Amino acid sequence: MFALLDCNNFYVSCERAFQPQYLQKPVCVLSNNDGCVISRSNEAKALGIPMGAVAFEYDTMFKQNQVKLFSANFVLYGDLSRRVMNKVREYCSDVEVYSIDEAFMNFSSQEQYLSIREHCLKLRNIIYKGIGIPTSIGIAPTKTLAKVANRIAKKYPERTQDVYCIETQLQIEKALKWLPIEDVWGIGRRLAERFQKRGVRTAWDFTQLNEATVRKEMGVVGVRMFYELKGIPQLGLELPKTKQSIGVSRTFSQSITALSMIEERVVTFAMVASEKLRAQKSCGNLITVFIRTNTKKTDEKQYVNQFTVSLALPSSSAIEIAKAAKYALSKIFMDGYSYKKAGIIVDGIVPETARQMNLFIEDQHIKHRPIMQVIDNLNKRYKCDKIKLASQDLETRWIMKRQYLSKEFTTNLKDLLVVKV
DNA sequence: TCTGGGGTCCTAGGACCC
DNA sequence: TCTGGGGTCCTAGGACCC
Repeated sequence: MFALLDCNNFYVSCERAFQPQYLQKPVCVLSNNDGCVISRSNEAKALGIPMGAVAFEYDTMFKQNQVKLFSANFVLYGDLSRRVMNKVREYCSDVEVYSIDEAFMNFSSQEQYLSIREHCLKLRNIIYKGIGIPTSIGIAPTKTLAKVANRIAKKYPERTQDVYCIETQLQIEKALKWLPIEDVWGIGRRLAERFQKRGVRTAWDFTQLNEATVRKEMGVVGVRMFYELKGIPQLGLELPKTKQSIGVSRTFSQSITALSMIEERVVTFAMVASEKLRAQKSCGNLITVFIRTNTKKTDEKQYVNQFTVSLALPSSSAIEIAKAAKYALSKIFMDGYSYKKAGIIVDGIVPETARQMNLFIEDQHIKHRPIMQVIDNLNKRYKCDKIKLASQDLETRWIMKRQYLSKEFTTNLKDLLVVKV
């Protein structure tokens, strides 16, 4: 049996864990630049605030309903996620951390010895008591059905005590008939639309199609889903892998027109991307830079483009990657546009120890490695970007709009809460 | 004034190999 | 009239996830 643990309204729950006065109140967490809503409490959902709601459009609505807003505090969320996952590992030896707020567990080696549901109830309660994060757990014979069970637990918290188990064929059938096709894990907007047009309205309808039809519509991914929903496992737990692509991008709070300004941003993104590469001991050789105007402003001139530079040798040198990024940018930058977003993506990632060498090309990665080590050590020690490339902005004028930021309650000594007796 | 960020997998088609 | 057969690798784009 598989189980899926999912933290309820995770970012909101992280904020509430330290500011419990907002329990039972409408709360939203906003994206970078306080742009849009990325997490909502149940009370906020009940007010009709949709996921991705554009914050400024809801100004009055937030005020009228006393919705408490928070700016995204990913340092806090990352740390609480780590604590939750550690607790999960205490209760199951076979765990896949699927996202910041979700983990799959595989109980196949333990199931004859314990009641999985009882076990998961204990886990759920200890996480709530010890970390302050409410979670829901779904249990089923396949990962896809565990997702379904989890949804049922979330929808009916009282009846399920936040933990629901799908076991028998009858339970599978009931659950699938209950689940709209668009809520199946792996069915997005496009596929849902296509299936609905053909009268496939629930997950059950989908499982009643024949395999060939499913293969034609969705390829092998669909066939896997087909059997997973019928209770025949196609997916196992996945081992943590090093990333195969690393991206860093930002939307600017104000549009940029000058090449020099965008160049500074792109170099900074290159710096961050190279740090991530080095952190997982990888190198990459394909450096893509993209830029775009504000595609939401239909009355303005639009321009979207990207360019990829292929390095002779895979590298994690910030200097080399930044240089490639600057070149890529120069190939696509056009005067006369207002740019709203830019980013860099590094692909062609290989382990540092498995780089293909070349006899006749100077190896910048090796040449720069000692400098990169010093940079990484200093930035780690001082927990910020003390060392920058000269083409980066040395004045840190790029301050994100984070009007409602909470403290780093668990990762910064000066933010520790003081408990009065 | 104001609209997030970071990933994965699969497939089709082109370029190339013998 | 008619033009082989069997592969690999790479890339762009589409779909999805959180």
